[in-house]
Amino acid sequence: MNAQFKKGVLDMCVMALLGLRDRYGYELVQDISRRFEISEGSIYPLLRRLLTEGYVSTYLQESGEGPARKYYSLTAQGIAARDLLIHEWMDFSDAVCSLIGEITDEKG
Amino acid sequence: MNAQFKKGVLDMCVMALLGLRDRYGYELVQDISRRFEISEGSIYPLLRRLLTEGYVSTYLQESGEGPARKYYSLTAQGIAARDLLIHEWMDFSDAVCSLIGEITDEKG
DNA sequence: ATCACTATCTTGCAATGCAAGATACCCAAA
DNA sequence: TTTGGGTATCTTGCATTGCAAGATAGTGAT
Repeated sequence: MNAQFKKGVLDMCVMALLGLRDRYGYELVQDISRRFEISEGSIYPLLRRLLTEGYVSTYLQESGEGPARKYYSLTAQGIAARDLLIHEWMDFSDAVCSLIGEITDEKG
Repeated sequence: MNAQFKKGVLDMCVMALLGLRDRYGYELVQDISRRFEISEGSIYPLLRRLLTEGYVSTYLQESGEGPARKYYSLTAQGIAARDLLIHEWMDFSDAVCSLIGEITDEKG
């Protein structure tokens, strides 16, 4: 899997998942890993960025089976950023897919 | 337009376009600009990388209306790299779109 | 001469995924 | 007791790559 593809998209995926319900970092890694490869070293710094930018807020919660979990919750700003990112992604993805499509059409 | 989205995808787009016919740098900028924003400062270093990696070969050709054009041609290695990239992109893109799709389903 | 269009190239910055490693809690098995 | 595995968080530093900015240069029209 080309790591470069994920640039910028991970933010969007995390914010999309947080839009459904609050999640903690380790949980996000597992949720996204079901779709494509991802590592913890990507998620934790990313969550810190989202926090700094005011897109998420956090709270701690005991778990009973390990250390406390730090849950992340989308803020209003985060929702706006998420929606913008999703819109941009769809436009971009469509443009790329149509380019690729034309090429493979002409190939045969 | 989120510049991060383009990481890795530009390589693929350039190689896809070169798969149809040889093109020169400036031409590639214009071809891709029809789909999404792109700058010359991205394309020329990218083409140099593709050359270093053996994915393209080049030749000069007079144009009559400006300086000589440096045409780029996909090598066999380049074709293989292109096909792999396209395959990976489609898998990744599908995964991301399905994740986004589920979110927007539950939202609306 | 001056401007616009065409065309190429380089430098250096910014963003970000990730490998690697550290820390720490809980539980079960040896 | 201690060893190991699963859960959970965090940091450092590297590699990749898009792009702004600027340099260079040919052609043709004003």
